[in-house]
Amino acid sequence: MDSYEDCIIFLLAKAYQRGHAELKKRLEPFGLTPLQQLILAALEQEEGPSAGEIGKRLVLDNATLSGTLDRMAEKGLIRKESDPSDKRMLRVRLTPKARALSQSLGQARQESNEEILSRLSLEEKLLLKRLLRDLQV
Amino acid sequence: MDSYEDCIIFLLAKAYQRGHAELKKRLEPFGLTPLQQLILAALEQEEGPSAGEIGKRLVLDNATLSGTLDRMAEKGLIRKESDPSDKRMLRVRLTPKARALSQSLGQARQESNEEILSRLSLEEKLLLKRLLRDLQV
DNA sequence: GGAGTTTATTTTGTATGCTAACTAAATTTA
DNA sequence: TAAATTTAGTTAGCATACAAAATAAACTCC
Repeated sequence: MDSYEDCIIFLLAKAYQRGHAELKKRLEPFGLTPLQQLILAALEQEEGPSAGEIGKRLVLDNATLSGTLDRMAEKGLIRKESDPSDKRMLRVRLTPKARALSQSLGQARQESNEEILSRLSLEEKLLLKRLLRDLQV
Repeated sequence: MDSYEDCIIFLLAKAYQRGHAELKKRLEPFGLTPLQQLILAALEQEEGPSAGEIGKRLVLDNATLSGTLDRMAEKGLIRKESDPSDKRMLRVRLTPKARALSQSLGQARQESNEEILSRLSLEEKLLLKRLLRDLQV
């Protein structure tokens, strides 16, 4: 029987933990969290998605999103509009404040990635990404 | 600028998320969570460690451990004894109930690992583990 | 066209995971 | 040895994450 040190889930947890902490630290000056940054990045690729669409794209529970979107709206990063044609749905839009942050946030993400991956060669980086994608679904 | 889909932290988060959910589901019948199972596994390798020693071994915050150990004690999986020679410290010990579960838990962990890694070849599995270990500090 | 069903989001409750502040005990040091 | 510092653990507070229940709006189907 493998010990927990060989458990892939343990290894994933610790690698994720490190990456998350690294990015969190770098995002702190901008006043948002890794998840919030991720949601902003998704909003840049899609105009006015509903909460459900964001959740599907980012593989996130609706319940998790609900609170996070509220916190982001409070900080003035997004606006939550009600869809006129289906009042059950939201339409989430970026504010100018969020757009102004976009560059800096992308850079923070990039830097964190480089920091995390610094010990790997280019081939290893690509391989790791491929393997992690293979774990999905 | 990379999009978030290429972000290694995002990929790690989603791979971890899937592994965690898989193991959680398999542990549910035994009434404990992935973290609690992990702590039990660590306790099998070390007799009566303090909370701090467990935290160091598992790379876990003391604050996180404190609540989790309480929940495990409530479920009768561990006992929290005070170290007589240093009353600041705990000595955490497995109960017979926890020892009786050990086999089944190890098997659940093993099965989850195989499920997660099922799409990878043997070489890829080993490579992935190596790469994930390289991401640690 | 209204009852029942489905869909989108929110709420509630539990479990991590972290920081910061706090308590208690041990150690250092002046 | 008394004061200052360090160490171990807990508590409080915030942010994920998910399941299950609740709400509200839209849709189905007779």
